[in-house]
Amino acid sequence: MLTVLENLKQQITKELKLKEANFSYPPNSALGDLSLACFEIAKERKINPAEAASSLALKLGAQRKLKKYFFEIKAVGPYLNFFISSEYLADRVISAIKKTKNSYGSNKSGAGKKIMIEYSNGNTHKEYHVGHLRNVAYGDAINHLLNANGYESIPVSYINDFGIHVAKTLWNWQRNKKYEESSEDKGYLLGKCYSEASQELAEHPENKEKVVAIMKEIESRSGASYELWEETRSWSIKYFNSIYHELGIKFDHIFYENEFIDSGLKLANELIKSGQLIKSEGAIIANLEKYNLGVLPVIRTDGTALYPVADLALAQEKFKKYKVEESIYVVDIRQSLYFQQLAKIFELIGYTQKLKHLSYDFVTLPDGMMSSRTGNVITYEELKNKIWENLSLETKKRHEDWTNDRVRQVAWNLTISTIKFEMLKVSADKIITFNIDESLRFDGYTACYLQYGYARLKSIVRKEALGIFASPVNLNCLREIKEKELLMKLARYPELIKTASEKYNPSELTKYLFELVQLFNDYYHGVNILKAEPRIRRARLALIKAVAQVLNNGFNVLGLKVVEEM
RNA sequence: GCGCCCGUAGCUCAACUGGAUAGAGUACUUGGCUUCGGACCAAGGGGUUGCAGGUCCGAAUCCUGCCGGGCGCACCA
Repeated sequence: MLTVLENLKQQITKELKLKEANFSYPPNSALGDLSLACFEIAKERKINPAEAASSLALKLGAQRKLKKYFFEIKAVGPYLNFFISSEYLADRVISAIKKTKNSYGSNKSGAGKKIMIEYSNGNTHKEYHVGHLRNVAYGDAINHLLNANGYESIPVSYINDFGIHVAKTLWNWQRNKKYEESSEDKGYLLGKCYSEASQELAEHPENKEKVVAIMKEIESRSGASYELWEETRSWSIKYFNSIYHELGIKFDHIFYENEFIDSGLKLANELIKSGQLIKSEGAIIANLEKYNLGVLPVIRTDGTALYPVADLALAQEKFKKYKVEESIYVVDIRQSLYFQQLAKIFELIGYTQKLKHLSYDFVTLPDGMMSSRTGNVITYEELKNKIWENLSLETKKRHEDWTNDRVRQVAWNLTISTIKFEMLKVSADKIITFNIDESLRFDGYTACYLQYGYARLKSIVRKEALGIFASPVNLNCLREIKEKELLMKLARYPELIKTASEKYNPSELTKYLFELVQLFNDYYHGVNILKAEPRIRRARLALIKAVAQVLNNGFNVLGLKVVEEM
């Protein structure tokens, strides 16, 4: 089914007998609601754009068919501007939202297509920090966006549980009793242990031999170190799962690197036989120089696997077992060359499915790059607690009558939405310089601002005890300019879901929702809803319920949960 | 050396992918609760879009060259 605006655009295109029409929205509503720039048309007809616009305005103004939709059509310079009838708009938008509820804004453009999206690729035995948070928040929002556009999106995570970092951690864990004795979460402690191990090894490189010995033992899959690996690995995994639970993120499947080493080596050997991989300087590499992609080392001189080994096997499994058409990797931009190489290898092997690297820039701190080695990181734990403390205090201050439990619950929801929102509101190609004090703010362009608007809106709705949608509503009563602006905004939500997905850009949605709440707040201050006369009150309540529905839907796509009161 | 990304108001970011007067938040100044929730709203100042050329009816956006900042380029992931 067409959305209101799609329908209007189609009507105009048909009336003007255009093959293609590029519509836009005027910068302010006084100019019109919908606009058609006439530069192309003028070029074809060899007249100037303003002339084209005014002759088209004259032609369309006479069409009786369009009177139902537009109360005015006029040329403004080179633009042909349409003023949509409020009555028509209100009726179509509000009834569409009322009818489709949680699926308002969704479409079927990706129907029948299966996509796997991989994100939150953490390392066991390491810290989970704000960098990972940007990755999960972004990956999860894209996952929801794909679903909202009809794709069958399969969210997965790939955990590296088998690298040298594991051996470093185990080495330090064994020699240092303080970790064993600590009462803190063991999964969390491993991260600290790794960080301290790196610093220790940097100062005393002579210990590296011991670490290598531990690594060999793990790889042999027997012995004391292997057993300790199994045990500690499960702590990390449990810890990651608790984080995902807190963040409200669910993966369909989690892959582990150690499960793909053997099949990866097998695949690599086949590729050596077929000549896709070659020996060079003692190592096994993929030579991609003729594609301008340099060289990718795959197997070390000593015969042990490098990271592409497991990646190759995993990618193959995604295509063969899960039968996906596309495999998306949400990984930071530093690995873009690597993913180009990986995609090229798959193309050369003969796979036609797409392997897409969805990159984003990293999170740094005001005093430089985050680094586990120097200890310059903000961990998830640290960030969460700081924001949560702050928001608990603010909530308590405003609701002295609430139980501690209730305060905790609301503050917790606000904390998670703040963390995710801060990560999502900046476009993916910008470095986020993460300032922890900035993230504690709750006014302006923040999750709390949106949540507050929603809570206030719902508070009004609650005061009207009876279901408004049930009683007859005359939407003709919506005659305020601000009501028209709200309706236009709501009407545009479906196309926003589409473009945000096409561009893999959740920040468009955060911005849209912010603007929607801004409009509502403005409306709220200028117009009285509950104290209006009954006919008008019913119409206004129907409008703000529609706003609440769209906010709720947008929040869901971003992976956030609305709060009813705060 | 080669390649990729970024540079917009004091600060943090937008700008519908080449279109209308470059907009928000924050900070600063001022105003608004006998009013549906003030975690709110309104008003004000603040810009040579890093610099210089070019293409175009039209450039923050495209092309070229510089200048800044960041990141990758063979056994780390």
